[in-house]
Amino acid sequence: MPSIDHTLSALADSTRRQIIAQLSMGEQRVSDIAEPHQMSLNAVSKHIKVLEGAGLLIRRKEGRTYYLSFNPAGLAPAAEWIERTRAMWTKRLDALETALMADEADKQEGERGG
Amino acid sequence: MPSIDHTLSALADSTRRQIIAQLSMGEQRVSDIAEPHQMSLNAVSKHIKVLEGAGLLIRRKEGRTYYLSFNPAGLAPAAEWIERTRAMWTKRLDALETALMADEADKQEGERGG
DNA sequence: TCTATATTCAACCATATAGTTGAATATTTG
DNA sequence: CAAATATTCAACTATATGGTTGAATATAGA
Repeated sequence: MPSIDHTLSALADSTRRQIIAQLSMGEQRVSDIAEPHQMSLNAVSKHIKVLEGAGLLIRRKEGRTYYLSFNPAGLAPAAEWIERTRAMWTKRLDALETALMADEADKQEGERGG
Repeated sequence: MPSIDHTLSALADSTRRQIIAQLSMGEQRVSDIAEPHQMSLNAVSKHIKVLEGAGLLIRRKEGRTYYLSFNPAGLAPAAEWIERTRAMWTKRLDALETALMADEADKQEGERGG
């Protein structure tokens, strides 16, 4: 199971994000994926391996050609971390707001009280 | 404005994600952040700069001490990319399902037609 | 079987990253 | 003003990363 470190560092490269975008239209061969990129086939092959290692791509072999497809489940670790972090923060902000409102109420109470 | 490359590579490090978690309780000084980590203050200071450069942390100076706080808005680029990619995929799967249902309908039609 | 195709593997190079230590800067305190 | 504190800056090292080229492997086709 790939770690969140793997997932996020795999995504932290624009070539690799482009590759994922390319695969939105369906599976492609290594050389099809490489074609629009301004780098060697080998370089793209390495990027593919990184994505695969992160669980973001699935590889299928047919004869001498490899077909790659995107594995949306691979995004889960990253998506979950981000959502968890956002949620944590939302909670904090809510608590802060509650506290502020309580302060405000106290203040009003105080003002009313003299 | 920090790029998605910055955001994702900043998050792709467990020390930095821990720092963000530490800040969920509120702002902290550089040395407070560094304390639980098994590395030099300088190393942590560098990680903080990376997070700051990615727009994930906000720095406030008070006298000789710097207070860091988490900036949840900094997660947006990463969160958006992931959501966009997931959405794209969902759309593709929906289209596929629709196509399969159409095929199924055609087949039934064919069978009925003899 | 010989040749072409699709791809990986291996070695290498340049640059980036994560860590170190030591010195410099800014501010507070005695 | 001198000393302590909080932090950054600078220089260095080791390792990781992204790229290259050339050779190896596996399969398809003449």
